[in-house]
Amino acid sequence: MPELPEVETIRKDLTKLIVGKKILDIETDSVKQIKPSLGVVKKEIIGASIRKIERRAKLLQIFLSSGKILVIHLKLTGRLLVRKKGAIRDKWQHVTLMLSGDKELRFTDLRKFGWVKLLQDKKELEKILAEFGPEPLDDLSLKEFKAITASTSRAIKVLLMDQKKISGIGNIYACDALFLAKIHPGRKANDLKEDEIKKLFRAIEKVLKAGIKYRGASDQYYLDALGHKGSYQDHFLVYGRAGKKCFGCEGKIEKIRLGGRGTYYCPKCQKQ
DNA sequence: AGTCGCCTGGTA
DNA sequence: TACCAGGCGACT
Repeated sequence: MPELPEVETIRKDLTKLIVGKKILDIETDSVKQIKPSLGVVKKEIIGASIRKIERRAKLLQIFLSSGKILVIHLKLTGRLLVRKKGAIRDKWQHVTLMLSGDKELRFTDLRKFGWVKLLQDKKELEKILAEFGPEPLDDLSLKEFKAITASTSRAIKVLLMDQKKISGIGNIYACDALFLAKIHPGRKANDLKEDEIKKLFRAIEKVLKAGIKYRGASDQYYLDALGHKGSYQDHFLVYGRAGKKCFGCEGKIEKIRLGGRGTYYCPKCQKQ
């Protein structure tokens, strides 16, 4: 799913499309994805209106006029689609928020890993967000990034994807950032040299900004709030490019497994 | 650090 | 039929 650039794109879309709308009802055919329960959520959100929508890490937060907050995680295959009331049902549509102005916010999710959770107040939200590392495009300084890399001997790619250390980076942007910085994904984080850390820091910023600019990567399931694809997949540097020619040399991109995840890199440009 | 589970579907 | 999939928490 949705990594930082995809969730950020959806946040911007939803801000334009549904802020100010009133929640009229909620429906689901997948109760496990609604927390604490459909009954509680239904009782507490109906009648409230949507004040603002924010993102932190890969979490979307819908702030309601009642002070309650709906937090959504799309995991791998979740989508948030804004449709007109009565529009043909979307594939894998599992949660529907009926809104004023004849609109619906639909949460669709093939694999059903995603969830929608109602929080009582900001305090509860802060508690959850405190578990996440800094935002790479906001509050992460080079100095802090150095300290993070120095803190562990885990593979750098695994570290980049650890939401407790840095938030928002998933498999796609981790692979591409490491390629840009010419660092092998399996390198021990605390073995990286000063200039490599600096390059990686810039590379992360660059790939995430590119992801946002292209409105996300629609390699498989990702769509924005209007159901349109992003185009970062047309600019993948190494992700998903196994066997294809490297953009930096004459070699080919390889795929390995690291931390249980498919990992793409160029063995010539990114030496161990 | 690596594997499994949550789920469903696409592809080799 | 088996394996893989953008996440992540729980286990060993």
